[in-house]
Amino acid sequence: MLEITRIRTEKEAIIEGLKKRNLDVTETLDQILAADANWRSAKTSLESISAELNVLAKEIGDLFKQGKQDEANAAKAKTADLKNKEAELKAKVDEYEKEITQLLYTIPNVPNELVPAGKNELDNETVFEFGEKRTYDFEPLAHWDLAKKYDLIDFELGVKVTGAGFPFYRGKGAKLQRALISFFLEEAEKAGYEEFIPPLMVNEASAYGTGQLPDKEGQMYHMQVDDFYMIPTAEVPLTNIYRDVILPSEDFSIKLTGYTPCFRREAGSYGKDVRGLNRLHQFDKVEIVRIEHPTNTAKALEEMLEHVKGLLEKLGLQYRILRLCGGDTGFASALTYDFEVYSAAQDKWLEVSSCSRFDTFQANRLKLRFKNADKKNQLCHTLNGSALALPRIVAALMENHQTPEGIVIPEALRKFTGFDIIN
RNA sequence: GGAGAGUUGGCAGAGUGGUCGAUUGCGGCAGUCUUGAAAACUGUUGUACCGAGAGGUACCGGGGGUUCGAAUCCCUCACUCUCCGCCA
Repeated sequence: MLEITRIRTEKEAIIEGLKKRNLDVTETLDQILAADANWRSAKTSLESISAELNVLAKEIGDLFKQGKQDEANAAKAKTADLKNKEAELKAKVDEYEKEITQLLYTIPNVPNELVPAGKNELDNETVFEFGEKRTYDFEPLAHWDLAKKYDLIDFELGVKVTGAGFPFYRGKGAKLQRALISFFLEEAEKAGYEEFIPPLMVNEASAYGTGQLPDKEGQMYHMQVDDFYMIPTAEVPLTNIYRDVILPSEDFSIKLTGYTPCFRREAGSYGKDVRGLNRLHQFDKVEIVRIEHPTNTAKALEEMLEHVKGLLEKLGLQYRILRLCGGDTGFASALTYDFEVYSAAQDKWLEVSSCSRFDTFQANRLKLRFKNADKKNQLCHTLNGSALALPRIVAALMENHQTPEGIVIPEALRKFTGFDIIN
């Protein structure tokens, strides 16, 4: 959520910036500013009436104490009118506040200067490429066929026990999964991230904190009886650790990581790229989260990109990095880089990581602040990225490392799998 | 699932209708003293909003109510803890 103070002072810049998302928020901002002006004037009147009433109440108390009952009762009569006015103004203030909040919820984050204008994924910029397309001297299989051939993943069993999008991993498939998680966590730890195992369900306040609510309500599984939400990513519990926190100084750089399963309803996306591991309702992911001083955000994002690059290179995967255009950048993000690995067997690029900076957008909702040099509370910046999402990595590993003899496990992973080939 | 007790400032913990944004202790910050440190002493120390400022308003788990006046009384919701039961 954008800060109202920012809208007051940087209206034009916000309008200009959001054009890159093909949005014209001029009207919305004008509505907000009008409501804000109304709010302030109502608020000022309300407060002066409250002040009057406070004075009167004190006087009445004193009169009673001095035993001047009559005078006290006379003074009481005077308050009635003021109390009516107070109630009236209070209602107005509440109404304006609600209006402002509603409108603020509709405005996405302002794209960073690096973000290109654009409508959809076709307008994303490729900023980095690594590796060569693999060639095969045999007919390569897609991962869903490999999964069956080597008994690694059972999709049908998942359908039986739960439903589509909830596969079973079995045998070496399960071990590979576990190995990747361990590998990613170990790399994150080496890079200075502290590991957490967070809750997999969160309360409503947390879902609001990172912005899943109110926009993406339908995308989360909701436990209605207890009013909990299954996490769609570890970002939610990890970032919410710092909800309502004021860091004591401006000397901080917080780096968190955690492995969790992620749960997504994926409502409305049936039929599109859903084959095999490409899109699941439950999948595993190691997430990295950072909380930074605003001056360090750009550097932090660079570090995250380097970290993810290292992971993919150690796994021997061909990949590219995209800088998302305005139209493709997530609601809360100011700048997002996607990592895609190339799947030769599917002849497709698969998204395996998304690294974003949110600047103050999340921190504002989270009320995550730090004391700056002037002893003032200032909003922190938050960032996060996948490092990495497992299913498509597994798909790419299987497809790209397949040989007639079996699927070769990359060197870096062998100490975690305990085997070097799946056959 | 049953029964009970709680929720107050960074923490601990007072406060049952007005002088309470809130006693006190600890912690934090600044200073005095000291070669330095500790101790001791003194002062200071929440958040948000409105206002150019002076200043004002709100916040004692959330919401509502009673009252001229609520941390304090009433209603309601949420959460936490303890005991019993069940259980990984």
